[in-house]
Amino acid sequence: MATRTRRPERRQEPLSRERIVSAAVELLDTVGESGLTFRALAERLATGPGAIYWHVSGKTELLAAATDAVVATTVTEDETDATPWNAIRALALGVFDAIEAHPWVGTQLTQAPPQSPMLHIFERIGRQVQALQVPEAAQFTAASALMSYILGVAGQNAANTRTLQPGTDRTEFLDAVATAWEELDPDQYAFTRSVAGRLRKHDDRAEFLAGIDLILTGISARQQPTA
Amino acid sequence: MATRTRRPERRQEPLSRERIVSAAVELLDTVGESGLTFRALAERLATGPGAIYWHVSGKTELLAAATDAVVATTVTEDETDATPWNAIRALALGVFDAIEAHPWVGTQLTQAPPQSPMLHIFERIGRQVQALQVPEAAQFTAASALMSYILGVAGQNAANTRTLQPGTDRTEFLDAVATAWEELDPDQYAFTRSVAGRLRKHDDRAEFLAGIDLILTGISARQQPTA
DNA sequence: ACCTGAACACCGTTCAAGT
DNA sequence: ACCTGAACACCGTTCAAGT
Repeated sequence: MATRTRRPERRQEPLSRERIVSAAVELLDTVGESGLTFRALAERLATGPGAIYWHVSGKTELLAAATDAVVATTVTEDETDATPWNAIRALALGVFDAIEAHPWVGTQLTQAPPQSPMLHIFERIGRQVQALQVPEAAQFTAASALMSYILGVAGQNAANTRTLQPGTDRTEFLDAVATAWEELDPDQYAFTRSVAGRLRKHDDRAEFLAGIDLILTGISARQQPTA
Repeated sequence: MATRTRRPERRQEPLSRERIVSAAVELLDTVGESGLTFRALAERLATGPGAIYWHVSGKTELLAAATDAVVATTVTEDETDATPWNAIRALALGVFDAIEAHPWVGTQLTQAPPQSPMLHIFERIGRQVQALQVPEAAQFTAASALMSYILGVAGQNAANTRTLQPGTDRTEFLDAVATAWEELDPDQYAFTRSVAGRLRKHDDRAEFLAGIDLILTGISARQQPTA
């Protein structure tokens, strides 16, 4: 009985919600949405699939928690000296960049009920809308429109990344789309063909911001009508 | 040998891509996204699951085809006498209504690559943007922003419907959300609390259109700067 | 209280075999 | 050419049994 077999070194810390969620994020980032499996996750945590259920109610909650974790690190403090316009741009860009780094977050945000992570962003957009002196009756519409736009771009970006072969890069992909557009029927797709070239020198971030600016212009114009 | 058993009457028409897709739409509408199963679909078509694969390459294609089928019926002809603003509103409302009638279409549109059904809508929005006299360099941004906004609302609507218990209705749901918002921490969620009441007398369609108008205002304001 | 891992019910997809 | 349905590989989730 002298030589008791030592425990495998692997089993360092006990399981915890925190460890599970961070392992899930890792899995999602490296193997993609389809790679997050209770079996794969259990293996990575050196345990059985059932163990995870003691800390997390199921896959839905796990995905929500992973999304929360990523969005939380992205949403930093407000720069108090920024103008409302720039604060909103910074907020929107934060979400945009988080999704570019973790495409599965885009899928998740557009599908999850508007609760949890996006509510915090809605609040901060709303405060800046107030700072823009938007009349109270129009504040909700303004903040909602900005949110919907951000989520729309988020979803499309995530979809694009999902379509993308892991090998090919962004510009190659845009080039392929542009070529496909240029080969469309000239009668049915006159407009699409006319803007196809623009795709080739396309900057996702800049385009996203231009859309934000468009909405902000609309919000401001409402207060001081042109005509 | 006189009494040969007759074939069951069920087996009317032969299988076809068309019949498969329309059965899939029916299943999605009645039982929801999780109800669309190759086994369930096969049973409804009085055949085995394998038969479907002869007409359709897999589930991804099946979902895309089902989405195409629904969107195609929604996109009617342009009313040629409408102003560009109204034409864009009508276009956007068409997508909005299709998703309200078939929530799974919202999920699908926001996740599918921007190809197929939305490309047609993009084209038609683009033509109206041209009709608005938007300078060529700004047309792509304008049409893209409108599309992203529409897809964003589509996704949120689909997510809300998915969250909704099949029993409860829309106003009950909004009331519950409003109550939840009003119970948030006043320091952290001052803005969200201040707009919660507005949710109670909230009209999804009107709010959606208000967002479209905001973007259109932004697009127009760019041409005749206020200052 | 927390972990283990076999077992259950259910997927999408394939494929040899039929007509 | 088109259909059949058993079989395969793989899920999420449960649960009796362990510590």
